[in-house]
Amino acid sequence: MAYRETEKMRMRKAEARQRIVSCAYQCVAKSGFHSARVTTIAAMAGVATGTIYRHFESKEDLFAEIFRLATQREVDKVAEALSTQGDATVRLEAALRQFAERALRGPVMAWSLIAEPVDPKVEEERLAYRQAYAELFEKAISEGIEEGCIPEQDARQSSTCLVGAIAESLVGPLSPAQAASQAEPINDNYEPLVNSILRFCIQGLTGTRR
Amino acid sequence: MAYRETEKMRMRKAEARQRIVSCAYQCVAKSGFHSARVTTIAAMAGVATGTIYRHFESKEDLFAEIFRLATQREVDKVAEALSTQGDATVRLEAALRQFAERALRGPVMAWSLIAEPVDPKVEEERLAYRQAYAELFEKAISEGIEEGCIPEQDARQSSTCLVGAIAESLVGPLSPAQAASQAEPINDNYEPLVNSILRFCIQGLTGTRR
DNA sequence: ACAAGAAATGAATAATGATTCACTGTTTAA
DNA sequence: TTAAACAGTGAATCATTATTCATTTCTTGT
Repeated sequence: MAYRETEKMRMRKAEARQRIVSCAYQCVAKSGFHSARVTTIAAMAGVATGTIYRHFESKEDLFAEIFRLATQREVDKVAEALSTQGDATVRLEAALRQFAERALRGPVMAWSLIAEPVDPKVEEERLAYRQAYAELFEKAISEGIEEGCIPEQDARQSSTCLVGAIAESLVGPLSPAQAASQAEPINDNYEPLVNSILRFCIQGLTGTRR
Repeated sequence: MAYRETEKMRMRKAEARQRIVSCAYQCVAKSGFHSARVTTIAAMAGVATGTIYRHFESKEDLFAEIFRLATQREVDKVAEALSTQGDATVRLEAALRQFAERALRGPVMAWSLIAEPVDPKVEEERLAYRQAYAELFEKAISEGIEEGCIPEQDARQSSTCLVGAIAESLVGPLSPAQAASQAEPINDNYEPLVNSILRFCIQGLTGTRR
């Protein structure tokens, strides 16, 4: 035997893989899973099309990894916001703000994660993603119920409403504007919009006027 | 000239067109725009593939018409519910119930109308659809604000949250279950689910515990 | 420098599905 | 009954992309 995989090679391969992942991520963030082409990703990453298939079984597998990555970031941020000081309502508000602001800053990716139709393997990841959120919010809502700052309710169902209200608030604006406003970050000042959404969400949860 | 379109022919053509529309509608209702095949629709309608193109410029045009049709039904129902007796909150609740129940009864079509990615011409119809809802709910919310039963707020934004909360509550359950629960009507008893969603929505609007 | 093994390449292939169009069948008015 | 005009047909075409694989290029240990 004359060839043995060496550290240097392992590194180089890892770098290529990383570059592929990063470019795929950018493509998805720019226009969603559906329009992300394997060929384009390869070109961006400076490798041949076939090389993608040395690192990933299939497009689906690559995308599943992208989904997982993107998801992890989002869920972590929300979990972080939920684990700060304050009563459940305050923590939930912080978490929802985090969720909404991040979604508004990257609406295409947010839409891809929440609602874009994707292949089965990616859909599986989405199930995990939904459950991660559902569990996080559910836990916080349940804590709020125990603390007494949130009235009795189906925590899982409320969590779904929260995600939906926020998602629709950004998917709606996204759809028609697409070509026109996609180039720019749409709007610098999300504050009023986010406040408006949050007021609705928190009222929906607590039934207390804000 | 030896041939002139006669009433009989006009009728026959209209029937064929109607059959195409109806079959296309069924296909979309069963699995969304994306998986509705021109060939399948033609077969269902008992005509050749090419015949579809004698009645519609393109698949996109056919689908735009389907979207418009489906949309009209939904918007009409909501408008009807909004024009009954009672104060704004009561009317809104009736309308939201109508919206939610219909969506739950036909979740695939609901998802197609609300969030499925579609071609530009269909997307245009969606814009009109969104605006129709936005205007209906907005008007009712504004009336509620004048009546004093709903506090001051951005009516358009709230309307978006309403639609989102309901949509997500049915899209979520839809996604993973797909194959498994699509055969049956999922569940006969929507009452508790709908009540739960509505509580959240009305609280979100009014900030008053239900 | 060499040969064995691996990695990279990208043009060719395969699969899918909308759309076309040359042809066949029908309807109409004279 | 005939021919002009139209309607219907569906196999063939075109377009789009993921995926493959024979070939080339690079790495490594001797």
